[in-house]
Order: sequence, then structure tokens, then C-alpha cells
Amino acid sequence: MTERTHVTLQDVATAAGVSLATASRVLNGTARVREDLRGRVEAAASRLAYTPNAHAQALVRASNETVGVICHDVSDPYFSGIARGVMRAAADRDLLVMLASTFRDSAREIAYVSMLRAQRARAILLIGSGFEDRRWERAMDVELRPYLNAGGRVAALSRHRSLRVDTVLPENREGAAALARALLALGHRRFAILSGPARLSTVVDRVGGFRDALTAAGLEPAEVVEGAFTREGGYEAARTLLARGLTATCLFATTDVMAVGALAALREHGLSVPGDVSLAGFDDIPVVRDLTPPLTTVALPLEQMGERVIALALRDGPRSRRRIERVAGTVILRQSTA
Amino acid sequence: MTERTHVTLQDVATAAGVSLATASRVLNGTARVREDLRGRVEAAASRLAYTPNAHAQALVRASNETVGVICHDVSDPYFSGIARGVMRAAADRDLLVMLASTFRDSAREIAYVSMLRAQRARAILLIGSGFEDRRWERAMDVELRPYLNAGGRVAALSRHRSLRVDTVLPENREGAAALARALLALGHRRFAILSGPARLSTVVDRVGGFRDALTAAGLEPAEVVEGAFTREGGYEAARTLLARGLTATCLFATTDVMAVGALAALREHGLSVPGDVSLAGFDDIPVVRDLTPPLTTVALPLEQMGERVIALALRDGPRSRRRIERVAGTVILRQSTA
DNA sequence: GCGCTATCTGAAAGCGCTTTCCTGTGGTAC
DNA sequence: GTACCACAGGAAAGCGCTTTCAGATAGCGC
Repeated sequence: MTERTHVTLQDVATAAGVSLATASRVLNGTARVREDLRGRVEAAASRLAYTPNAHAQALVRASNETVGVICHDVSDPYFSGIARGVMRAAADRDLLVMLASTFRDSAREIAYVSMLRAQRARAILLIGSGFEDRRWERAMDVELRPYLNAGGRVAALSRHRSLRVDTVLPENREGAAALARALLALGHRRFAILSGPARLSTVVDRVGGFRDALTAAGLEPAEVVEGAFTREGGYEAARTLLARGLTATCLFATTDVMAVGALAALREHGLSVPGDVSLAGFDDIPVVRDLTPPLTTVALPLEQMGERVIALALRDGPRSRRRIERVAGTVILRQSTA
Repeated sequence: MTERTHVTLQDVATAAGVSLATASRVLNGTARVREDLRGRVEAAASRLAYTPNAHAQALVRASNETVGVICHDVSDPYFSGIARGVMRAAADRDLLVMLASTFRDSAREIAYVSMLRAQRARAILLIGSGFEDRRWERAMDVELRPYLNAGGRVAALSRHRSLRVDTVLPENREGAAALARALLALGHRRFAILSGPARLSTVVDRVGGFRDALTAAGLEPAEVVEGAFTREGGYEAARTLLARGLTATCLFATTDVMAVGALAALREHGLSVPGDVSLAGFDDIPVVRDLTPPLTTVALPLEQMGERVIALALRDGPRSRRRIERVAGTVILRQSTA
């Protein structure tokens, strides 16, 4: 039980009484090998519980069976929904997924790209809103450019500003605008927005789309309160709004996760939803239909989006032009709005 | 923009006019190098956007900066909560996480262990209930044993039966029993159990603990309905129960996720919770406190559990005896039970 | 000025594998 | 019986890196 080393292909070859080359050929099925030798090699490999060293293989083959995925936080249902789609698609292709959470730290994101580059990951998937920050954009470009030049594949989900890579783009602006119009149709005229951090492009688009639709309807711009992109952020933002004295009849939280927090704050404050105030979110993460009241939101096909990013990254054929796949959101009116 | 190859250390060395060895020493800081040479190497490396090939490094160093995590489904809040803890701890140690979802397919789980073994992952973390199946146990052992013998680290969360590895073990049996006692104290006497698949050991323990506590109180064993370990599984199980004619005053779902589905089914059926029937779950995933009514459950410190498994796997010192860290669950009575 | 040591640099081996190139074998045709 | 061909197996190169080992240079005391 001492700390032995791994079984190597040489061990297998020796045990089978054949050369290294033959053993390799048998295990990869790359060439015809006499039946008895083949049998001996296979027996030896299984007896020794041989597993090829993927690093040695990657080194000599200059390719790799892993894809890297970088998201903000796996425990956020939005990202885990997408990750699920990515993993399902990766499993179909026999690929291993390296998943990293940046915890919304832009420096850590760059560091992960660098690590993934070192791993010669077949593709790197950047999931979730990018940072609206020139310095970050430049640093990211410095990492990505050489990776792409060396044949690496990159695809992004939901970031568009600077990154010149294939992208799956939820129509945040249009979705938020459609939601606003649906809410207007319900008769609401005074809105407040529970926004996420303004440095995230998703936030900019959703808030922008929503406000534009209000402006187009001849209304004054809605009040905006900023909070973190979490349940607690939504909770705090709603409390701030409440403390200021709520005049709006309808609240729009830029993500469902924030809406969940807002709902708790409203309830704590003794307000009924939708009786006293209506509430809407964005994303349609699984839980929101189980809330009371079920949340009005803009549905995004999360799992499918995950499948599409990885497909986009791995697609072959000429990759001359940047490709952008838009994903439409669907307004779903549930009982949280009246 | 043609498909060039990656920049290698040799390229950097040549560009800097030094030998391969010197370049390596500069970039790793493993030995003193004259100031001017050091400067030239660093300049060349940054100019060429050099990133070391992690595979070549792993090959020669025979070690690796990645840990593998295998769970059932990232999009399940139970697992994503744990995964979050693992990733946070991994980030602190500058480790990359390879996360795989088995989608509860035991064969796929074995396949992933094999891939991770090939990757020479520093550690493999098996998260979530194992399968109660001799064949699977044997196959898993065949993969794990050589990995361990070669110095690999393995830790598991929540599986105990066969796997002889360090384990973080939620006290499912005790937690379920404590919940049952708390429910008894509330006056309930007729229970029904919404169970997950009986092949998962977690299910066996939770159902067992709950029933034992009832038996100890002199009650007849509760009726058990089996469903998938998902929201839909809980929903269907509850409907089955309803169709049979509900006699119980309190339902216990073996996971919160199932409880969420059950809640929807009960509500659809026109039953009020807890007015007509009480409902309790297990895990305390984040969303359940935002349900209406908030769910009574047994709280498990998910994120902390994740941190503990990885710490267990990576701990140094003698690893002679198998170590089991128990994690207690805390009964949290919320408004879903009366 | 000579010999010794302390440093630093370069050459080369080797990590585990795939794959090219070459040699040896047997079969076929004449 | 000889010449040729097809084919299977082995030797060896090489993927990109770290690290020993040995060599070169400078510094020091005598």
C-alpha cells in the first residue's frame, strides 16, 4: 500500500510481452494487430487497471477533451440552469467540463481564462454578463487573442460589448421592453426598478429596455434602486424603496433572484402582492412558479441556451465572421402582477 | 490569422536569447538568474503572451492543479449549494474544478471517475448519495483503488455503504428522526412519506430514521410513496397519495426539492398547507424559506459541507484510517407545519 | 599569479504517450 | 527456387516542460 506510481503503458506492454507501440495501437484501435497479441494487451491492461495519462495524450495529440466554463456563481439558479445544458451537451460529446465560479470578481475571471488556456481546453465558455470596464476588456483580450490564434474556441453567453467572439445573446432589452408593455397593458403607470450593479451589461440592457418602453408610452422614467445581483440585494433594494415611501404600483426586479428577495421584503412590510403592489422579474428560474404568488417574469430557455453556447463554440466550418445567436425572452404573466 | 500553434517556452527562450532552462527558471522562480537575463525573459514571455502548457507541466511534475467533482445534477440547489462551497475552497487553493453531472446515471458516474483518473486530478470528490447496487460498488472500487494506490485523493459526501474513503456524512437518519419527533410534538399522528428512489442510500436513511422514530413512539409505520428525486417526482408522488385518498395529517418529503413539487400538488388539489395538511422537507435549500408557507425542514450547511469534503480530500498527514466527519442537521420549524 | 569555491547558465535526460519509419515475415506470382 | 509485395510489429523521435548534472565564469585568499 506504499505510494506507488501510476501504471503506464510501458507496464502494460511489458506485462503483455509486446512493444510500447503495439500496446498503444491495441488500446487506441488505430491499426490492425494480431489477435493473440491484442488479447494479451487487453488482458494486461485490465488486470493492471491501466488508465492512459490524459496529459501525455494531450501533449502529443495537441488536443484535449475538456471545455472550460466560467460563470459568476454556480449556486445561482440562472447559472446552474445554463450549466446543466452545457453539461448535458458536453456529455453527449464525451467532453469533460471544467467549471469555475468567479464570484463576480473580474480579476478572478481573467485568472481562470489563463488557467484554462494553460490546460489547452478545447473551448472556453464565458457565461454571464461581462464587466463594463475598459481595463478588464483589455486584459481579457490579451488572454483570449493568443488562445484563439492557436486554434482555441471561445463563445460567450450574454456579453456583447467588447468581446469579439461568438455569442448567444438573450434579448434583454427587448424582453424588458415587452414586459414593460405587458405591465402597462395591465394598467400600471408608476413603476420602480430594482436594478443590479450598473457595471453589468445585462443590467444596463434590462433597465434600459424597460425604461425606454415607459418613455415610449409617454411616462416619466421609473425610479431605480441598485442592489447586488442576489436575493439579499433584492431584499435590501426593496427595503430602501419602502423606506423612501413607495409610490409605484409595480416593481420590476432585473432578475428573478432579486425579485424573490423583494417579495420577502414586501411581505415583511405588510404589503400584499399583487394586492398592494405588483412585482415582476426576469429569467424564469424554476422556483418562481412555486412562489406565492407565482412570479410574472420574462422566460429564458436556460438549459437550451447552455446547449447553444457550447455548440457555437465547438461548431466546425469556417469561423470567419463573428456569429451572434439571439434568444428571445417570453413574457409570462403570472399572479404576481395585477 | 492562420491556425498557428501555441507559443512554447522554447519560443520565449529563443526570443530572449537564453536557454530553455534559464527561461524555465525565470518563469518558475526556482533559482536565481542574473537580473538582465531575467528581464529579457519576462519581457519576451509577456510580448509573446506565453502561457505554459499545463499538460507538459503535469506530465513532468506528476501532479496537477485540478480537482474533480462528481455530482448528480448541478441544477439541483442541493448540489449547487455544495458545489459553491467546493469552488470557493478550491479558489483559495488555486485549484481548478472539473465538475461533472451524472444525471443519476451510475454508468456515467463510473465513466467520469475514469476520465478524472486519466486527468490525474489531484482529488476526486463524489458528491451525493451512492447507488445501492453491488455491481456498481464493485466497478467503482475497480476505478478508485488504483487511483488511491497511485496517490490520488478521494473523498465522498453522503455515501457510506461500500466506498471505503474519507467521507462527510450528513446525519440523515438522526435528522429525519429528530424531525419526526418534532412533528409528533406538534400533535401529528398520521404521516405519509414522499420518498425518493429506494436505491439511493440517502433515501433509505431518511425514510428509515423517520419511520423508526414513529415506531419508537408506538405508531404504525407511515405510508410511503416513491418518486423521482426532483420537483416533478414530488409532485407526482403527492398526486398519487391524493388519488388514494389522503389520511395523513402530515407529509414528509425526503428532500426539499420534492417538497416543493408536493406543495404545488396539494395546492392544486385545493388543500391548504398547513391548514388541511402539514408538509416538511429535508436539506433547507435556499428557496424554501421563500415559499408560502415557508417550509419546515432539516437544515444542512450545504456550502460548508462542500468546503469540508475538499478539505478532507486534500488534507495531509497520515491517511491511515478512514475518516468520517458527521454533519448534524437542524430541525427548522416553519409555517408549513402546524 | 594560482587554486579553490560560489554562482549562474546550458546541455540533456526523461515524464507517458502517439506515430512515423523501417525491418522482418509470410504469401504470391513467375 | 527466386523476386516481389503486403502487412504487422518494433525502434525511435518528439510533444513542452522541469530538473539534474556538468561546465563556465567570476571572486576570493594566499
